[in-house]
Amino acid sequence: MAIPHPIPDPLAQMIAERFKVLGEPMRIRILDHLRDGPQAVGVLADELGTSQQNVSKHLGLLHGAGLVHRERRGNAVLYEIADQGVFDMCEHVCGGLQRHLAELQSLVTGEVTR
Amino acid sequence: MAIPHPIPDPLAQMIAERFKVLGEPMRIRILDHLRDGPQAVGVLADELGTSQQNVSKHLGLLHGAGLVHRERRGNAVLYEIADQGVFDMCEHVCGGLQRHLAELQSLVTGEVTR
DNA sequence: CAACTTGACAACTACTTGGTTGATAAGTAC
DNA sequence: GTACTTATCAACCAAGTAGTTGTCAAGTTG
Repeated sequence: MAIPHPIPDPLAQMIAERFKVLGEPMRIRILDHLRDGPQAVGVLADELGTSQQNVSKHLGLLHGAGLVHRERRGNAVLYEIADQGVFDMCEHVCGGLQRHLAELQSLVTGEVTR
Repeated sequence: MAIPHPIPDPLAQMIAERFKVLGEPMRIRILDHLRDGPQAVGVLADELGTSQQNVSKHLGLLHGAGLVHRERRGNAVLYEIADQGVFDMCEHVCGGLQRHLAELQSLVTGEVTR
């Protein structure tokens, strides 16, 4: 999976689009809650402490990006993770965060890390 | 590298922050141009077809997130990738994009893929 | 010293978007 | 049928931000 270099403009656009979808705390939290399995909109809204409309809106975005699947179950609509790879991405980000924070810390403690 | 579940609110915030920094085409393109090695701000601006001020602003953000390093070299300032892991992330995103697009395509062609 | 180059910062505009509010559609229960 | 539940859609507002313009600081050259 090699990315062309220099990167074509439309590809940069698509990649950024994907990142942008994940660049919102509420959406990260929604995805995290879906780790336990499919959930209905209302349940998520309660658990996350926000409105049903808000969750629905975010889920619509996530669905548009192909990150979650939708399924009607009677009166409710169940959403579930469509691409488990999202969590790999989150872990990758956490790794980067740790490296960055360690670097900052070394500036304070006096170059202990690295 | 396991992410706690349920995810703490501040962590979701930090992860989203990271993704948000990458959620901008111009910044993706800047990072891509830095793959060839350290570059000066002005050179990047020329290559990317935007203003020096704009590139400087984006590089400031990337630097704040710890994604690039800054180094004064005479009169110029050289920026370079600080965390090669960014490109792994981009490839990961591309993989997700491919899966999503293949899924959409199967809807058109009539369930050939999957 | 002055003239020039290079990059960062501040202010501003225009656009995007997260969250709310209100209304509508789909489904169930009676 | 009506009443109730659940989710989506549309309109709106407020906050954030990408890009421009103008200015300033740091460094080099003559």
